[in-house]
Amino acid sequence: MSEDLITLTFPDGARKTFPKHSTGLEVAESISKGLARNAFSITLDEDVLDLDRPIDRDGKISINTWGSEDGQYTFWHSSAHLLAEAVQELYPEAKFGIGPPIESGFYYDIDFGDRSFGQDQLAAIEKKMLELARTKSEFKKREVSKDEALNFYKEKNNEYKVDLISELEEGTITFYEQGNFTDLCRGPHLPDTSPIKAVKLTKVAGAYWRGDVNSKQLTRIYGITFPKQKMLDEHLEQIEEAQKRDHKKLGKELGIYMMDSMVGPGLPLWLPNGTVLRRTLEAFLRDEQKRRGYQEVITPHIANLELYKTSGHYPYYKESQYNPMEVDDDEYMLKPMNCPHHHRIYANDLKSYRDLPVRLAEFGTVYRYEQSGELNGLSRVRGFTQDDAHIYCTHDQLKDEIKHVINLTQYVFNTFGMPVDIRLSFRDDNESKYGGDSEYWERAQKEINEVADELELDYKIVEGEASFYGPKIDFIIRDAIGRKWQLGTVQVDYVMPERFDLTYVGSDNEKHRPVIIHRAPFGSMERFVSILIEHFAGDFPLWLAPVQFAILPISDDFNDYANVCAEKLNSIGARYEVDSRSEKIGAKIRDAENRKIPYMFIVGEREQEESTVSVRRHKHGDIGTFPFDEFLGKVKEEIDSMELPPKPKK
RNA sequence: GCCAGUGUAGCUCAGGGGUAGAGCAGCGGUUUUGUAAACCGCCGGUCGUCGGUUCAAAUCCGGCCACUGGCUCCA
Repeated sequence: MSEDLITLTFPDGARKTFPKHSTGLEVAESISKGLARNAFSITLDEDVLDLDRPIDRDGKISINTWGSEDGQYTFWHSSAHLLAEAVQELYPEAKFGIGPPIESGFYYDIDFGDRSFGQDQLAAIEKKMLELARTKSEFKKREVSKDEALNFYKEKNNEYKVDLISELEEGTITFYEQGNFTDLCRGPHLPDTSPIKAVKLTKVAGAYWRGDVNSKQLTRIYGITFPKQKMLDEHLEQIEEAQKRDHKKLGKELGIYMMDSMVGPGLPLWLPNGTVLRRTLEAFLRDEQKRRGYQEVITPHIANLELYKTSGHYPYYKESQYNPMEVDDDEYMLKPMNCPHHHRIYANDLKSYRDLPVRLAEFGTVYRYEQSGELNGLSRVRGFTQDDAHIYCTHDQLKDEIKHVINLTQYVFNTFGMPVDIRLSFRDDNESKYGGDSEYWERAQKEINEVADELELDYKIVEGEASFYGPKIDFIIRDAIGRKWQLGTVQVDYVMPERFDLTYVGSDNEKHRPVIIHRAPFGSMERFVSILIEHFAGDFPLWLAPVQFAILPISDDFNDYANVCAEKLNSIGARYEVDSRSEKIGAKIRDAENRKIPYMFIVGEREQEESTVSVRRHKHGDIGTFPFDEFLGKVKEEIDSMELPPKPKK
């Protein structure tokens, strides 16, 4: 093969040769004009490159358009520069920090000096961005020396860029220029600004320079852009849809929980409907755990400070705990975690290897002093209940126990129809971040990996995400509208057995250290309920719905028959309400629909005579008339099988 | 904790220096109803809170509190 040719492999596996130094644009053009027109950048192996960059090596290539993640990143990265250019035009004194693309859009961190910057100013910037985009300014790349780069920003008094450049190596520094704006940037970028057709700046936030609380706080402007106005409209609609599902809104409407300033921030009060929901979830997990050999325990809400000193959590997490209180001559603290209590229960008597594994479970309520700005509805609170359990086992049992736990966790999420991504969180090279014997770590990570393979899990390994005391398996679920939430974790712990001097007597008659697995499929009941509300948009499966049935008599004359039906529902342990108000049936239906009650039974003369009910399913309308006893059997089955709600019809 | 924003009736929201408004909900009546809102009447507010400016503050200014969106943190 000639040295002047390169071979590129396309995503579909096709290989083609091109003259060396062909650009991405030329490669795209060779496929189709349309592709070339829509191309933003290319990805060559792992590198995302400008379209006009000459390609001088063989590799796997993909042409990035709006349809690919790399393409969107290129688009939003360029949009961040456009935002900066607009800001520079309107606020010449502004100094720029960093402006990367993110999962959904981009942001730029900007120092506006002493000037206060708020939402109101965004509209003008949006307008300016569109105006600048229409000028079709090219993104021009330029290599600069370190000195030149430093001088450029020193002259502008921009300490942030100087800070960034000082960490870069000579020969790798590039500037991108569009219009009157020049930015330190690795690229790549769009050929020019013209594809940016729709702009929305979404929010303003304070953000510390380099994420360091001790550094200056810059103003972060978030935004998102699209190549078509229609896409922006759709995006805004999606946001609206998400807001309709917001658990804070639905939690109030459906009577799930309340917050009260007299009780205190971050301390939710569970209302009757929410309590049904939570207790039902707890019963579900409790039954499952009983079946799987867990023993339930109960521990108090406060404990002597010594306990947390022994565990090492105090003073390490002092900042995020409620202050200790003095009791007699000792100090006591609201419990920030359940583990130490369970460890003491384990240590209560001498354990033989025959006793292991010991699986102690508790719906344990804990209190943590979260920073005020962090509190958020039910998903971030200061008092919450973990579905906690600690499994004490031998090293030989570890693999099986991890399997058990993964199995349980998957079963749980499957029940709610939530797809799960699995992440193995291992340690990195930074020894000082982790406790325990590295030999054990290696072994545990290997075993976790083996278990994941044996269970044929689809997982990814992330180094550096392990906890202080051991590697973790994190379960990341996706809800009904595709948002990701990190829920249950499984953590292997080698540190606490040492700290609490936990032992068991082996078959060799010697004392050994057990290994501990911490796990909580839901994480916390509060957070899980918040996610469930949003996942189901308040339309809970029948088995979970706080009120499952509404009986709606057509008029007062049929209240008696309604009560007969109610009595039957009662006998199967169902949750129901009879709406005997003097309202028209339409109004009763509307109320029941708004309250998202899964089934409505409408009873009038016909139904009374024939011992039937006319059934409406929430969101689906009239589904027909059934003999009541027969239908009762059906719904009982739906409850027992924990069926998911039917998909809403279009 | 920091940045930005919000706070008016139980709920959703209007008003923006000169006597506090609507719809829904609630209560009292009338109506007895067939698949997403019957009608009439009534009740309901120290306009988050404390202070300042003013003849006069829900409205302007400041402190505090709570909430929202981010940042930081998350055993």
